[in-house]
Amino acid sequence: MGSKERIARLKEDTRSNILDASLEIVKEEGWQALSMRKIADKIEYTAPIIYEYFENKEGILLELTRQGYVILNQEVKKAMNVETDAEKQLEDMWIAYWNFAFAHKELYQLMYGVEMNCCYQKKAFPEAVHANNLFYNKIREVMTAENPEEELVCRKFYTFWSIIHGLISINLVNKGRGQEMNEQILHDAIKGIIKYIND
Amino acid sequence: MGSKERIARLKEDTRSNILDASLEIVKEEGWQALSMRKIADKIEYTAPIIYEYFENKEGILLELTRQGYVILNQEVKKAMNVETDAEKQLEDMWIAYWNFAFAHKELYQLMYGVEMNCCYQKKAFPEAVHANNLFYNKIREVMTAENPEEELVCRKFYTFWSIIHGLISINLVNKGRGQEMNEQILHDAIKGIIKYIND
DNA sequence: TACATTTGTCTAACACTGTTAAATAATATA
DNA sequence: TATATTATTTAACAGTGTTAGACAAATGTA
Repeated sequence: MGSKERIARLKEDTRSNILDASLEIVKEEGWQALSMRKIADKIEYTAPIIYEYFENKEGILLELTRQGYVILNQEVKKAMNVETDAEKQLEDMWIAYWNFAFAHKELYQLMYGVEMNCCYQKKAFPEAVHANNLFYNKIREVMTAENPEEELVCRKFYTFWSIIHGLISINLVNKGRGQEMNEQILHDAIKGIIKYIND
Repeated sequence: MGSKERIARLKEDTRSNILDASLEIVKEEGWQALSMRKIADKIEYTAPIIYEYFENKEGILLELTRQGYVILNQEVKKAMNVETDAEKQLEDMWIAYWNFAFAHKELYQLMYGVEMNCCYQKKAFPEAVHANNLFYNKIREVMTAENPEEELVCRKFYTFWSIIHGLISINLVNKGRGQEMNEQILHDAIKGIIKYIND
């Protein structure tokens, strides 16, 4: 009867091994390289037994996503309990969020649908550079300083781009909150940053 | 001799057909459903001839990405030439960027690595909701109003989340500009929004 | 017109993918 | 030891991207 528990523990072990192996493969070769047979190889089994532990490949990804949120929660909670001032707490929490994203790139990717594979040179596209330059130049024009430092223009550009791209991404992935609120946020953000641009 | 050009025109036609068919499939079934054989079916050929027009599947995606940037450039440029005031121009340009993203969701996805397939319920994860609530509550706490309208708290939360997620995404996908500038932007943005939170 | 050459297109195959059913090996139960 | 149960594997299916070789159609050449 005690062996029942031992076996259950072993089963739990290989389940955990599957998840670990998956993440290891992804860290080494990226998400697109993750295959059932590769996972099986790593845990020294054949592919079909994975289906004893997970419904399918998506099941593995879902569990990894869940684990990602668990870690994120821990980190954010931990960061929240350092300072006492609420504003400082909020700042620390977002920084914890940021740090989580880079400490667990693969999980963040999975959780929020951020691909990072297929962009060998997309940046080398003259067309892509051109699009950026349009904004870049206009921002420089808006800045009141005669010759604003290039680094400052760059920062402003990325601030703009980040918030707008972020808002778009969240909406495309999460289907977002209705269009009215989005446009409200969008306009607020743009106006806010433009105001903020010369301080 | 004239037939040479006619044939070249025909070849250019099927090349364009391949791109159109691809985009059509993606709009109907999503990026993960795009396959060479499906494209071939749509243009009434067999798969191997596609390789006469594109090096491989990635080549098709690259060309579609390029086309995306061309359209984006047009839209932004058009938006830039409506008003005369530089600040208003900048605002219009970002709104054009926003509109492009939703008018050409599939292209935007491809250009900036935004997955939108595998999120059936990720939002239903209690763990995911929990992470959001931590921020949600803290923002409410920071807001000076006794009982800030829920809709306002929500907007602030999405503004925060957008800029930070956007900054992260851009860095994960584009490898970004060095870490120093990122942290500069991050801190600026967070402090700026916190300041902006009670106006 | 007759042959040769290039061009266009397809068939068949390879190595891979996720997934399932059936056969086998290992274990526990009687 | 014989039986029943569980663990694991083999074999297969349908799909993927991609390539080589066969075949047909059009072209150029004599």
